[in-house]
Amino acid sequence: MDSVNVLTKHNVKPSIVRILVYDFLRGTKSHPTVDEIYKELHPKVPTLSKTTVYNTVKLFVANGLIKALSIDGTQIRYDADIGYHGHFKCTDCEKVYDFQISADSERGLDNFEIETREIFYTGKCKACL
Amino acid sequence: MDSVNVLTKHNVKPSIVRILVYDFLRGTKSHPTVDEIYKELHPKVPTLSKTTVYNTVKLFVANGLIKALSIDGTQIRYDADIGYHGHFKCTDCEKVYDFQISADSERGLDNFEIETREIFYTGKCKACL
DNA sequence: TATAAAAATGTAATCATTACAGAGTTGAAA
DNA sequence: TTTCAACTCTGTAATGATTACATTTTTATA
Repeated sequence: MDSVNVLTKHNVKPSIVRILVYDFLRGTKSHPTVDEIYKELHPKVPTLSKTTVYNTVKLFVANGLIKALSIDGTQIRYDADIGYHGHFKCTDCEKVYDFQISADSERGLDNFEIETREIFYTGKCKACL
Repeated sequence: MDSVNVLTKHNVKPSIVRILVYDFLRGTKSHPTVDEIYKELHPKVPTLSKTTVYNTVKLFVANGLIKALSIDGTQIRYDADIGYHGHFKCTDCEKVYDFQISADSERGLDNFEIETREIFYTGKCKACL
């Protein structure tokens, strides 16, 4: 399904900037920050403002198009893959890997309503070992 | 075991500030930020500097005394409970709950060396529902 | 075309964190 | 006990991500 349809289905009016941001997020596995999104798109859209990128990703998250990840503390990253999966960050090469994890049983959350789940590991990746 | 011993065992010289910071972290389940630790201890230690709190928690993390949590993005919280457990943050009351979770199988991390695991959920807690 | 709503922009402010240089403290050797 | 180096602590200033907000531009439609 093309991005215009995805945006529309999620009640987001498909402006050109929004399409480009969503296309970029969809096409990368790098979980970019706002700054990285801005740096990528700015050459193509010279009038782009970083504030617009902030507004856009916030709107996307609110409408369930993407997920916000607090992968390592002070920076927020964005991921167009909204399925249940974990993130592993190598402490050597800093690369972030996706991985699959089976839905575990939680104890202590009876009658809680879970909305989002984030799984974040750190360590050394195969390439760095 | 008292805090002096814990610090010593982890190769951290037990200065009075370090003891107080570790005592506080141990005695709370609120996963405080640096600012909250500072606000708590400043009345007792009027010369305390926030930089010292930053240095202290960084040292504790490096030496495995506590864990750093990136619970919701732009702030780092600290937890003296270094056992494997998850955190749930209620989007209504903002309270953070600990919960137990069984470490199930991960696919895609073969031959990776996992050092830290963070599990973070959001949603509505029982009290707010 | 006229007009209102929505989208995008840019500057300034905020706030957590870090850098850094200097001051204070400690402990052990002389 | 004095000296000295290492360690600890402090405070200011810088950095960098994020937000607030007012303004401008674009879009859709009457």
